[in-house]
Amino acid sequence: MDQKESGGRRGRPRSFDEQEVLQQVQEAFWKGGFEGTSIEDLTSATGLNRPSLYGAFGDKHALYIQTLRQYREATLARGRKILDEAPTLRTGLEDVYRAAIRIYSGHEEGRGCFVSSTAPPEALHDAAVRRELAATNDGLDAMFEARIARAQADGEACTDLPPSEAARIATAVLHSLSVRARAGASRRALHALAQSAVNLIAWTPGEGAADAAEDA
Amino acid sequence: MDQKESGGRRGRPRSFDEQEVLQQVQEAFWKGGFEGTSIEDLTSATGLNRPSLYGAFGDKHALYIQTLRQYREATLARGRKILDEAPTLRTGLEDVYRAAIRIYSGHEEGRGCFVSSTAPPEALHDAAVRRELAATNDGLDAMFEARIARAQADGEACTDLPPSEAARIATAVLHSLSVRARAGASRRALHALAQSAVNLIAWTPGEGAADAAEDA
DNA sequence: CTAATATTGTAACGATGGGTATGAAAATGC
DNA sequence: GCATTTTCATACCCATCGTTACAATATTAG
Repeated sequence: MDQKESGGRRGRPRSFDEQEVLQQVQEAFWKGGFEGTSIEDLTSATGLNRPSLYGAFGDKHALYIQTLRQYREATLARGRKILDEAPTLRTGLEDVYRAAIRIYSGHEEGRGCFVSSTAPPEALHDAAVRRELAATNDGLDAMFEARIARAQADGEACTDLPPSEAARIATAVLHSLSVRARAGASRRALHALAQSAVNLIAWTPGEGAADAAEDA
Repeated sequence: MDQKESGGRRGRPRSFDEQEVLQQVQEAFWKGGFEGTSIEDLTSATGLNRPSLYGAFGDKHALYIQTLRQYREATLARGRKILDEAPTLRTGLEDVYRAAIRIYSGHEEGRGCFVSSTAPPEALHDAAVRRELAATNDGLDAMFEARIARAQADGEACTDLPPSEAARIATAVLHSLSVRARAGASRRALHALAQSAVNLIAWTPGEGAADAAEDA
């Protein structure tokens, strides 16, 4: 947290915390998208002026890429932690989806996922954004796959789809929760979708899936 | 197709077909998103000049809303037709996903779904766009639900989730195919996701889902 | 304290954004 | 043919866009 490292950098020090500013920038892009957010939006969101933003992070595009990366790393870390600490695949999925819905439905109207709500329009003509979007999807797939593989190895209740395939379904549900949240869907509707997905993936062979849905 | 109706409208007739122009406008928005597409992009995509566009369709926002509506109606009509004509739920889902992937992966890089790739960034601060996005999601849910309900009534192979819930999963897979296509995923990867989803939803109780996946 | 270095605030740059005024052109009604 | 009505083409309007000079300020090295 302290910028006085060995030697110390010469010249006037920055008057802001870069991580915090990046978070505020992400918030602004989250609301307006990349093209829909102007530099002035960013300056008023961060309290910084233009030269400070450019000096610390580069131009608007570089700034956006950095927020995409930061969001992915933070999101994957949180998701992995939730899944790892959950006693079963079922509760792990439930907890991940619950956390996602809380984020996607937060603030004014539904915000959805930062990456999948703002990156797609740019991804078609911007290879760097496309790579970030792909990396986020791949990361989510791998995150779910690891937990599903563990569940199958432990003999937990689980679909007999290969872990890689079931994981992609789990990610697909996140994609849909994001789009639906952005469309204004209620938290109740989002939770219902999530629970249906859990009942398909963390499926209990003996009992029917419909039974498992009742104790939600 | 002929504009000479009873009485005929006075004044100089339009030199373009409105449906065709709307299609070209949609193409432009599909590539660049709403904020990322300028009026000049639209004029060069349609061959019309600005006053003609404004006179026939209104401003940029109205134009975008109309393309969203047109896309939804065309997409739902095609999807319903495919599902209705399919002999089983399984083949119906496969055909719908195949058609979707062909559209989503078309042109240069993957374009994804027009609505879910371009509407989300605007939906947060634009109620009209949000309504269009929600209507598209609701339409897809209803489309799948009708076919799944019919399959269950006919005693077809099918998950025992309620049709409304299974339908939302089916729509979720479309959402994910769109995001992944936009991220540059291969057609092969998209087809694999679709097939996994079909194996979960149009599930054959006797055989395992893993078996059904092999003949893809 | 002095010199060197980095950040800050103000202001401006050229380019492009969405939207429109203004006539010329092309059709119909009498 | 003549008046009327609608569309088409050129050009323009002002606002905002992303980006950057420039000079003042604040800090460290010596």
